[in-house]
Amino acid sequence: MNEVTVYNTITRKKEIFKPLNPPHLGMYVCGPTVYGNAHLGHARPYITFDMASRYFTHLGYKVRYVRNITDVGHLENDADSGEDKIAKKARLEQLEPMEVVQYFTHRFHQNMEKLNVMPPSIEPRASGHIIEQITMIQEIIKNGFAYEINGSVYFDVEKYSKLHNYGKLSGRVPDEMLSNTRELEGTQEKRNPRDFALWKNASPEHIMHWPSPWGEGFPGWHIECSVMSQKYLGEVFDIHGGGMDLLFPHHECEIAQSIAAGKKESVRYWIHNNMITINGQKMGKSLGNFITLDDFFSGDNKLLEKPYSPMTIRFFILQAHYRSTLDFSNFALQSAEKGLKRLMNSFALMNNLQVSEKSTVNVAEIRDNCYAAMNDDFNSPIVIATLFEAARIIHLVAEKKETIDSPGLDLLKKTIHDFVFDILGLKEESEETGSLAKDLMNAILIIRKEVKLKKDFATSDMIRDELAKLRISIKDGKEGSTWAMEGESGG
RNA sequence: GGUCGGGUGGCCGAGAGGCGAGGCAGAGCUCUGCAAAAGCUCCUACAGCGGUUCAAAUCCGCUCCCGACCUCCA
Repeated sequence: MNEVTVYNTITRKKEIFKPLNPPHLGMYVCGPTVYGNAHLGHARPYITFDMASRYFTHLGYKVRYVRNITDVGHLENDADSGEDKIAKKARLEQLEPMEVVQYFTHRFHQNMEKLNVMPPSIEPRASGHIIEQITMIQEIIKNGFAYEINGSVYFDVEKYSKLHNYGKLSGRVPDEMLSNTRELEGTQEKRNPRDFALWKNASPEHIMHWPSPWGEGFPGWHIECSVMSQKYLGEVFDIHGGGMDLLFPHHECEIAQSIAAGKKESVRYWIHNNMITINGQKMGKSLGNFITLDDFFSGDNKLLEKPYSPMTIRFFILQAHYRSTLDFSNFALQSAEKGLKRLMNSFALMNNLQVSEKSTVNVAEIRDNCYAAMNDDFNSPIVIATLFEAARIIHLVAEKKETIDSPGLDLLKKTIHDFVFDILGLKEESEETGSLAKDLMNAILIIRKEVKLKKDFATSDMIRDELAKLRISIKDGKEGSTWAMEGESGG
C-alpha cells in the first residue's frame, strides 16, 4: 500500500523501492573514521538514514541496518609514504592508536544517542575484518584486476575498465580522468595514477599494521565497505547510503572491487545525502570550517551565538530535504529551535483536548499527506510542514474554534506519535525536574493565583520576574497558569 | 579543464507545466490587569534574456553567478 520512491544515484532517477527479499531489507551506510570528534556534517547522513530505517521499520520491513566504524589507519593523502590519520593523532596525543579509536568511537556513540539516532543493527569495525579483506584482495588478484608492488597491492583500473564500466556510478569517463589527474608525489609505484590501493605496505614508522601475504601492512580504504556490507547483508543487498562526497572514488571503487572479485554488483539502490555548508562552502575536516556536535550542544564555539540542543540540530537537518545542501547559520538554527518548540507545545496540548460529537477538521488528510511525503523520497520537510498544520488544528480545537470527534482525536494522536516520535525521531527535551520542583512550582502558582484574584499585580509580576531569573517562564491561559523551563516545551 | 548539482520572498527552505508549502523575522488585530503564549490577517518570491505552450518558478536555448566531486572527507 505504501509504495516508497527513492532517488537512486546510479540511475539518476526516482525509482519505486522493492526490496530483494521482503519483508527483509538490507541497508549499509558508510560510518565515520574515528580519529576526531563528529561535526555537524556527520550528523546529516546518520540522521537521514536513521529516519529512513525508522520509516521502513514503521512500514513493517525487517530492517538490517549495517553502519561501519573505520578504525584502521588510512593515509592523509595519496602519497605512498607518511602517516595515517589515526597514527598521526596517536603520536600527537601520545596514545596507542587503538586508544584514539576507542575514545572517538565512544564520543561518536554519545553524540548519536543525544541526537536520538538509533544504533544500527550491526556496527562492524574495519580492524575486525582484516582477514576477510585480505581474502577479497586475493580474489581480485586471482582474477587479474590487481597487482602487487613492494608489498602493496593496487587495483588495475585500466584493465578493469576494458571489461567493465568504471565510472558508472559517478558518471566519470576513465580516459578523461587520466588526462585530468593531478600530478601527485609518491605515486610512482602505481602503474597508473587512477589505480587505487587495496593493501598498503606499512613503512617502519607506521604503527597500525597487520600481517598479510604481501607483508606487514594495512588495507586500502575502499575494501572494508565491500567486504563488510556483503558479509552481513549478502552478495546483493538493497540500499547503500552515504554522503555525496563518497560517491567518487569510494563508492565507485566498491562497485569495481565487487565485480573484480567475481561477485555480482551488490547494491540495488544507491542513496546519497548532500552536504551541510557554512557560508556557502562545504563543512569539512579538510577545510577546517567544521563545528563539532559537542560545540553545538555546549555553545562553546566562536561561530555560535548560543548552545543548540540535539533535537534542534535534528529538526534543523530534517527541515531540509536530504538531497539538498543545507546552509548553517545561527539564525536558521534559532528558527528551527523556535519552530520545534511550537510544534512540541501543541503536541503537549493535544492530550487535554475536548472531544465533540462532530469533527470540523480533517485528520485523515493530515495523515495521508505525511505518508505521501515520506513515500516521495523521504520528503521530511513536507512532513514537517504538514505537522505544523496539525499543530494549527490542535490550537483551534483548544480554543474551541474547531471541533474534533473522538475517533479523530485518536487518529491525530496516533499520527503525531508515528510521524513525530517514531519516524522523524524527535523527542521531548525536558530537563530533569524533580518532583520537589514540580510541587514547589504548583505551590507558587497557587499563591500567584490568589494574589491575582486580589488584583495585587505587583506581587504577581514580582513572582513572574523572579522566576524568569531562574529561566522559568509563566504563561497565563484561560484555564490557569502553566510554567516551563527555558528550552523546554511544556509546563 | 572534466563531470554533476544549484540560483525561490528580509532569512531558512519545499515544489518542478495551471489553483501561491512550511518555518523564522516584521506589521496589524483578537485574547489579556500587563506580559508571554495562542489564534486570525498582512508582507505574494522563483538570477537575467529569449523561446515552446491556452498556461512556465517548473520545459528548451543562451548569458551571468555559486557549489560539489576529480586528493582525505559524511
